[in-house]
Amino acid sequence: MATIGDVARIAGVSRSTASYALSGKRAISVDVRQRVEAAVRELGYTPNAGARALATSQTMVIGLLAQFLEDEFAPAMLQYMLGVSTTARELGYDILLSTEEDGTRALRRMTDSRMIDGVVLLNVAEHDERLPVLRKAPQPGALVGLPADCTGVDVFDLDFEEAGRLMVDHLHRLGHRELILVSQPEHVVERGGAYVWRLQNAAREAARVRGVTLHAVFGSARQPEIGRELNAVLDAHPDATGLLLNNEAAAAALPTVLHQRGLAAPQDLSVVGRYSDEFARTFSLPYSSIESAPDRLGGMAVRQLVRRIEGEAGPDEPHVVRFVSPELVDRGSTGAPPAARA
Amino acid sequence: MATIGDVARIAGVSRSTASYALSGKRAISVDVRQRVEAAVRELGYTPNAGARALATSQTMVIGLLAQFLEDEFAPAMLQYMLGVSTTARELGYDILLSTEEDGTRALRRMTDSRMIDGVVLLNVAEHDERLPVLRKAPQPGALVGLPADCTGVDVFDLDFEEAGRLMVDHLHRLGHRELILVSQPEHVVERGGAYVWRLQNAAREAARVRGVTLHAVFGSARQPEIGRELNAVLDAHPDATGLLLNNEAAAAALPTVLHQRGLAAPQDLSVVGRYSDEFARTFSLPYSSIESAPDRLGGMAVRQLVRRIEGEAGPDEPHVVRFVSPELVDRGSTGAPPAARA
DNA sequence: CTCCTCGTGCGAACCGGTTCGACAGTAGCG
DNA sequence: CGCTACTGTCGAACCGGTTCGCACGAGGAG
Repeated sequence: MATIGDVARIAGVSRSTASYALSGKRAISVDVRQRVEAAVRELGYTPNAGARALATSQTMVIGLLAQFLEDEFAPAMLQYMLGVSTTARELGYDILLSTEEDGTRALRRMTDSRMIDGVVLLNVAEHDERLPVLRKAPQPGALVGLPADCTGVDVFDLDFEEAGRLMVDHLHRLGHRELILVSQPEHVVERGGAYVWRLQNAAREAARVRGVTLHAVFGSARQPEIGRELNAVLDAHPDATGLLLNNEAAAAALPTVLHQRGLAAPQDLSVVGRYSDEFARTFSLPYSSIESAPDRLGGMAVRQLVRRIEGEAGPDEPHVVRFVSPELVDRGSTGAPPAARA
Repeated sequence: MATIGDVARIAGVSRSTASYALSGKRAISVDVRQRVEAAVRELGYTPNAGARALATSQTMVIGLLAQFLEDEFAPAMLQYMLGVSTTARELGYDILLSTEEDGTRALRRMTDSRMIDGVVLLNVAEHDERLPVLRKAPQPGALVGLPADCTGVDVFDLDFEEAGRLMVDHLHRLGHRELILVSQPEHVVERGGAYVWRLQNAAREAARVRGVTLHAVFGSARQPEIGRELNAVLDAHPDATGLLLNNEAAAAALPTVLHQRGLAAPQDLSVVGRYSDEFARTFSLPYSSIESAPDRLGGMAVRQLVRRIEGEAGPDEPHVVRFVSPELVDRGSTGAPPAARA
């Protein structure tokens, strides 16, 4: 394999000159630059990443820590990964992926051995074990998901509180007075998935203020359990006219459930979910939803991370906690409650 | 950050001795080894990956080239990625992930710059553009998916021909004489997704031999198109008693379609899919299926790749082309055709 | 004509590991 | 007792880049 020494020899210059000719960090005569470039082409030279990393202490690699938990819906996580991956590439970075269960170990390995310039943590829990490790690391980190303590990291998340309010307000405005909210499994909450109760509490509060009855339940992340649970909760609250879903598996299961019950949205029941447009397309979900924007969030995290890595963010520029405003994508699954129609 | 020089100084030995004490590649006195180990603990020393890669020309990183194509079902790809990732980690390797559309560019970048010791290609097409690049690279490669030309690489794939035969034979044995096979989108075939017609041709041949009528159609990878298409093909062949699915999206859409038509499997229609058990659980698919074993295939590819990387495979041990035998997972969606029941 | 400056290129050091060859000291052996 | 063999350690070179400081020659200014 060709080294920069080979390039230099063929071009008839020293190694340092070849290096400068390629990096442009010092003035080089046109003649020499062209000879170096010709040599590069002739040899098919590509710099050795390890050597460059050693010399510059920059690897141009970003760590991506994803964890696929038993009780979460894997395809949803994929969206975030793709957002991170494509944005990273646009900015010239590669992705070192860890799907290890033990995220702290993976994080320590990547940071200590200097394989990466920075790291993106997905699916961050309220008291995430990985955060103390990340704070000790010399590399910057960006999170997707809101932890209790945001010091030392840049944080990006959907504004789940606003999302909860938006769902309730939207249906209230249409005339609904009794709603059901199906959240993620309780396990997710126990493990610190704060977004579940962030949305739920805000929805509850909005319902209280508007004088709307809200039945909030947890749902499984798997079928067929979630299908049964949806049936059960619909049985339990026959007067509810609106259904809010903060649970991808529930959204995916709902078409069948509604069909079984002979219900149509929005004629019999208004439905609002919380998932990405990509998700809706993949599963052909006909329900209006709060866009969860995983690709956008992943992209934002990477962009900010790269700013830190490359020092564009001033050394003591404060860390950001940025919430993406939820937007309701109207797919026509909400309308006036049945009573109002009659 | 601590270097091996710091470790050596604290332990009162030379750098080379410290290195040997840690690697165990030469005899070291107990006393010295313990002092070195103590120094490592004291400093929290971890070797610098770049430096080690430079010295040993081993990065302990495996490239993973996945491509998410518009007309393929993304969640299915995820399974392969996870299989590769977890097995790699078990063997001590990290994963450099590329989801770039231009796989050749990503591959060239990774191999030329020596970021990786080997590479796994997913979703390999019959005439995959990435293969010529891979063959020129100094690192070994393993494929998931069968190309026309397998020279120079290790190949792993499901035995789609056997899968096609198995599907047909299974239903023939139960008494079915008219079947429908829904494959992946024709785009996939045109792009070189040979597995589509490998299964289809084998199914056709098996049907011919058994005297079974087989209607083979292509289906979309998205809803709602695939739902409509399923309805259309069921309308077109009202006497068909068995449905074979080589299309994940079709499988995911089928419950709703059948429900709409008031059909039940296996009473009205016997159904056999081709997807992973994980996929079946995630979407609660009640259909018997040929297990596509993505995690297993990904794992096999990595294991063989690592054998090559570490030279356990003799330098001229021939490359393997290994087909995983399909197994039918019985979920009770097949039975005698309706006529036989009546 | 001399002195400075500027534009270019080179040599050497450095990043942080690994590994080869040499060597001192000790043990084993005849 | 002398020779060999072995054990344990060290120094130096090397992997392949980057970068700092310096030198050399030409051109411009005084």
